[in-house]
Parts: sequence; structure tokens; C-alpha cells
Amino acid sequence: MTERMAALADAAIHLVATKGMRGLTHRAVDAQAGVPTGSTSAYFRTRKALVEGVVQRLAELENAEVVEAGMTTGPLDPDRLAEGAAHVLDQWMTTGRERTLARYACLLEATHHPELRGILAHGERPRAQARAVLEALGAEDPERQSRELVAFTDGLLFDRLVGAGALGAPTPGTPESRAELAQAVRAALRGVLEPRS
Amino acid sequence: MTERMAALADAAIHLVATKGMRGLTHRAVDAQAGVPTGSTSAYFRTRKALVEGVVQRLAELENAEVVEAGMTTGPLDPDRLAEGAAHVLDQWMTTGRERTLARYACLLEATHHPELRGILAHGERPRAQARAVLEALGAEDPERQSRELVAFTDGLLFDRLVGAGALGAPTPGTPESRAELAQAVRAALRGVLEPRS
DNA sequence: ATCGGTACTCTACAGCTGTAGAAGGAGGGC
DNA sequence: GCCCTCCTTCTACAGCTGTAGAGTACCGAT
Repeated sequence: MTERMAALADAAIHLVATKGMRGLTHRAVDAQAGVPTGSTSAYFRTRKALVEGVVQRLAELENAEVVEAGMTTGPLDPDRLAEGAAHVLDQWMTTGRERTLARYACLLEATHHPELRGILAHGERPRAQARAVLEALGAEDPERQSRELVAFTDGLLFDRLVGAGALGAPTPGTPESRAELAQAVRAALRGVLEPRS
Repeated sequence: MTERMAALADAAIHLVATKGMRGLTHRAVDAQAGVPTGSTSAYFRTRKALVEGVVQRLAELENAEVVEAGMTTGPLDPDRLAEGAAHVLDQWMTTGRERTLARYACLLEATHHPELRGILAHGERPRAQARAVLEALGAEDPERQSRELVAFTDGLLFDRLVGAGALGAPTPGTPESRAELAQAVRAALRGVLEPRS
């Protein structure tokens, strides 16, 4: 993806996050990116191409992102892992809020546009990471347990993104928020780790 | 909400679920509902009104829904509760798939349209139900734990809706799917119930 | 300097969308 | 009978959207 296209795609992501899929139009992207009218239409000839551009750019950004989540150094401590995961989640709902919102919008879109699914590879990387951790911790069915864990934390993320401040949840970004998040992640981790009944 | 409006709103929900928010236009609703062009525009004069109609209808439908989740009869057994919850979730992703998808779309929409938030009251009822259950089970902080539990199960739901069949998950509606779902819900329940470290 | 190509910009246009108001028609009260 | 009201349908219209193609400026090769 050329630099120009990436810039346009970034503008598009911002639009999707702030105005929804409905706000994603060629001309709106032009305006957002501060380029002459018609540019987006030239680089992404159809709307489908534009949406795919957004999805692809999201994937690119996700791959560029460094996520260590505290699993690299020292012994495997569930509490430290939860702490690390909470940190990542917190980032995704503050600094990376727009990207995260755009991602959810695209996921919903992929529901009725199967061709997006391949590009997006929903949760592929977090899941792999979670699986590695669970394996290391001696989980009996890492495949399934990692899927559960990612689903849980994704739910946490979504809940706080769309219901932000709705019911006494601390505002994201604050240490209290992170602490509560870490506690929730610990709960999720404990839940999936425990021996099955 | 009059019967006519409800019919239009139902058609609108179907459109949102199958085509996304972008497919929600006055004329498309007319066509979907099989009424003369212009009807939707007469009942929901602006697009904002139309979206609010959808959200309101979703709330109406949710309130009309009977959810017992196995918490009414017999002693409180976490396993039976998980079973009941899994059953409800399974329904939401099969019979009620469109409503669930529309709900997620509206939640995302509410992110940049605060006035929708009040009508939608995201997860209010499930959370109240979860809180009651957790209280009965002697949880130490039902308020927070219920929020976690609902977030977890919502994550489960979302994951299976958007990634359906992606990674070896059984197709929704089958007994295997329900069983796996129940297992995941049990994990969530255990996670939030356990005494905090 | 000329040429060919590539990257970018401009413009046209058909179709769709949101919105408002006029037209029609059924039913109920006098 | 007539009229008034409400519900429903029809139509107009300005602005936006997707898409295509023509135009233009830059740049390296010859």
C-alpha cells in the first residue's frame, strides 16, 4: 500500500470511527485528508475498494503494532499477564480508540461482505498470543480456551467503548480504570484456566 | 409505537442487520416492508427519527422477550445457570440473529449519537439479572462482577456472530454449539465468582 | 529537447437520499 | 346531506454519492 493510499485510508478510518460507515464517502475522505476532491475516487475507484482499503490498512496497523503484554520476560505469572493485557486493552480504548471503533464497524460489515473476512482475520493474532500463553501455563485445551479468553477480553473492550461512563465505570486512561480492567482480565484468565467440571 | 410504525421499524431492523446502517434509507424500508414509497418518510420524517425508531423498537422487543435463564426454579446451581444463559445466547445468534446484529450496529452508532444511548440502555436488563444471580450466590461485589459477566458473555456472542465458523466453532443452533457455549459461560461465571486475589 | 509514461487533478453525469408539502380518501359528527 | 379530521399516498426537488474519463503536470530515458 503506497504512502498516499495509506494517508487516505487513515483519513477513512477516522471517518468510520467518528461518523460510522455511513460517513465513509469518497468526497468525505478527500476533505478529511486535505487532498483535492477526486483523489480518493482515483485511488479507490469503487466504494467496495475503499472499504477494503480501510480493512487492509487496519490489518497493516495491527501488524505494525508491538504487543508484548508482559509475556516475554521473567516467569509466567497470570497476574502480570493480566496486567499487561489490561494495559494493551487500555491503549486500544484511549490512544487507539478510533482504530478499535473502526475495527468493530468493519467486523460488522464483514458479516454481509464475506470477502472482508479474509483480510481482517478477526482476532487472529491476539488469539495466537493467548494460545501460546495458555499452553505455557499448562492449559488442557489451549485452542478453545484461547478463543474464550479473547472473546471475553474483546467483550470487555467493546462494553467500555460503547457504554463509556454509562454505569460508574472509571474513564479510560486513568490508573483506576487500568486497575479495574486488570482485575477483570484476571477474572477472565482464571475462568478459562480452571479445570473444567 | 403504532402497529404501522412497528412494522416499518421491523423492516428497518432487517435492513440494518443485512445491509448495515448504510442500507437504512426511507425508500429501502418502504420496499422491504412492502408499503408504497413515501410511507416511511411520512412516519419517520427525518433520518434521525428513523434511526431512533429502530432503536426504540429494539428496546421494545427486548422488553417483550421472556428470559428466564433457569434462575426461577429450584436451587441456584451455577451449572444450570450457565446452561440457561447459553440457551439464551444461542437464541440470540440464531432466531434473533438479525436483532442482535442490529443491536450491535446501533450500539456503535450510539458512540457518535449520544441521544440514542438513553433509549438503548445498553445491557441494562441482562446486567440486572446477572446482578440478582450473583447476589444470590453470595458475590462480594455484584455490581462490578455483573458488569464483567455481561461483558464476557456479550463478547462470546459478538465473537460468534462476526466470526461464525471462522475457526472450528460449531455452527450455531446445534447441540454441540450450545454445549460449548455453556462451557464458556461456565468459565465466565467461575471467573467472576472466584474470590479476588 | 522530445517523448512516453506515471501520478495526480478536474469535471460530468446518472442515480439515490433526505425532506417537505400537496393530493386523495375514509370515516365520524352535525 | 355536508364538512372536518386524520391517515395515507404521491410528487417535487435540492443536494449528495458512486463512477468514469478527460485533462495536466512532472520526470526519467533517449
